[in-house]
Amino acid sequence: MNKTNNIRVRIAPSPTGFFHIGTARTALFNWLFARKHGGAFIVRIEDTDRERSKAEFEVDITESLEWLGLVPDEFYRQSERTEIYKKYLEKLLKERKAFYCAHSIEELEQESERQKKAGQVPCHLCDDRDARITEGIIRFKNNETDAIIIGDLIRGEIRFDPRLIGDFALARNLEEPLYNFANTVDDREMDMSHVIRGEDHISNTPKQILVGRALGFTQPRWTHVPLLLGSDRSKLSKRHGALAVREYRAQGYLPEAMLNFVALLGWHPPAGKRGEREREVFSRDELIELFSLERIQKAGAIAEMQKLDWFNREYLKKLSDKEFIDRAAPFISSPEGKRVPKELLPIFKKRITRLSDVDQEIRSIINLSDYEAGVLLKGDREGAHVCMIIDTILNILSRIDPQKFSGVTAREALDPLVKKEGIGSVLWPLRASLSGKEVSIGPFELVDILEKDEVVRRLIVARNKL
RNA sequence: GGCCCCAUCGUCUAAUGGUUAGGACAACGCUCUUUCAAGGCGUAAAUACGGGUUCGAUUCCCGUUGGGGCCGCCA
Repeated sequence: MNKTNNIRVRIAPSPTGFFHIGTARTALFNWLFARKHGGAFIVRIEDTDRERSKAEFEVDITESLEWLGLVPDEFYRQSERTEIYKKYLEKLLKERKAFYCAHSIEELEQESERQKKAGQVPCHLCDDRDARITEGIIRFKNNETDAIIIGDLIRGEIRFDPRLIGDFALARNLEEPLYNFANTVDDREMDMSHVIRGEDHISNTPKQILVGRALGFTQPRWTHVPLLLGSDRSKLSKRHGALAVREYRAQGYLPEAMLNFVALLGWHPPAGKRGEREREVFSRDELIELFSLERIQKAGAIAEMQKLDWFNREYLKKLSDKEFIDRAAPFISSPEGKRVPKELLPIFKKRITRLSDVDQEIRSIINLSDYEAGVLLKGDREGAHVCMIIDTILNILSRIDPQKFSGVTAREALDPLVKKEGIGSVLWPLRASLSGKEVSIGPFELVDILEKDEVVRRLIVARNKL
């Protein structure tokens, strides 16, 4: 397909764990950049480590991306490209830019220990580099002495001393390439214009530049985005709690909320007018419109999940009742939840953080747990009076035909009493009796969910507490 | 330890030499209200420190301190 320009970007996840929010953000930045410039967004599964790569994780990556709406234009798997790597490996070997190293892992570990003790960077300058053996692993013959300069689009020039890198590993053998090599080959083969990846890769970049030079590749533009951090400011990892996108999906976070949340972690659109409330809720299209690499932050960002909760509530509130029902219904799993007509679900729309909260709420309404009489008397209510009110409510509601019993008919029937006693004096005891809680959905919404017999039963229970 | 990166409210950030240093989340308060939530209004809260440059530094330079990342036959 002909593109109007040659912007091509990718994410290169390894299927060794579930797709997590850090990867989601890197994916989003790449995707936004591609969409903004009419370029291509590519997903490349880096599964060269056969031991640790699992099909299950690859499925999770593709499903999570699809859920977020970050659908790739092209998709590759490194395990299917062995011949390509082999070709380049043979070329490097033939040109003596790479060599076989027969040192054992134990030998290398000892060397590394020695170097660390001597206060040096552990790096292996191999004495096999000109030995012309054909056993062991394949290493890059690093003869570079001039500083390697990364022209990073966010950080400017970053300089590395290549003598500190040593003869780094390229492949276990001709059939088993390693990260720095396979990654470099693919970025060229797939014609990547930019490499937008996490800051934790900065120290890999000089190695990849070296490989690229040896192979005569043109370099992509490097862009290292800051890391997502846990609350202790260290790189986000499992010990910081839920990370996998699938977990948030399962709890009923909306993909648009998730996207909006991660977009604003380390990136921000240009300032609005001074003094004006600055908007933070942006649609996908708005993000594409506003996005630019230059506005990505340099410092790492702590992923504070309270903000995600807020975004989710915002997006939930914006849903129409019909959309809300469609989205919430799959999260209704309990028998209690299934008894409630779907049309009533929007009652919870402005009260929940995640879609899975609806089921929880319904269960706690239907399974009334015991409560203190104080709940009925909150706000200096007089016991005898509340008791009288409940009796009166009981009387009025009992007379409603069970067939016609609903929030609407209950409201009509109680209207005279409400007018006489005041809204709070009637509705608080009613609501508290039906929910057993100080905080709940409204009294007539409760009436809608509960059968007449149950409403009557709960009112009697309440009265007997007083 | 070596190399590299970074530094504005608790958190995410705005302000690219001139602002009463702005907004959002969270917190707290008030208001609305039958409660809670939602909504509205408001309060508290930051330029890490020290030197320069400049008429003037959040902003530019240097240093210090602090934090982080990487140092694999993982990616």
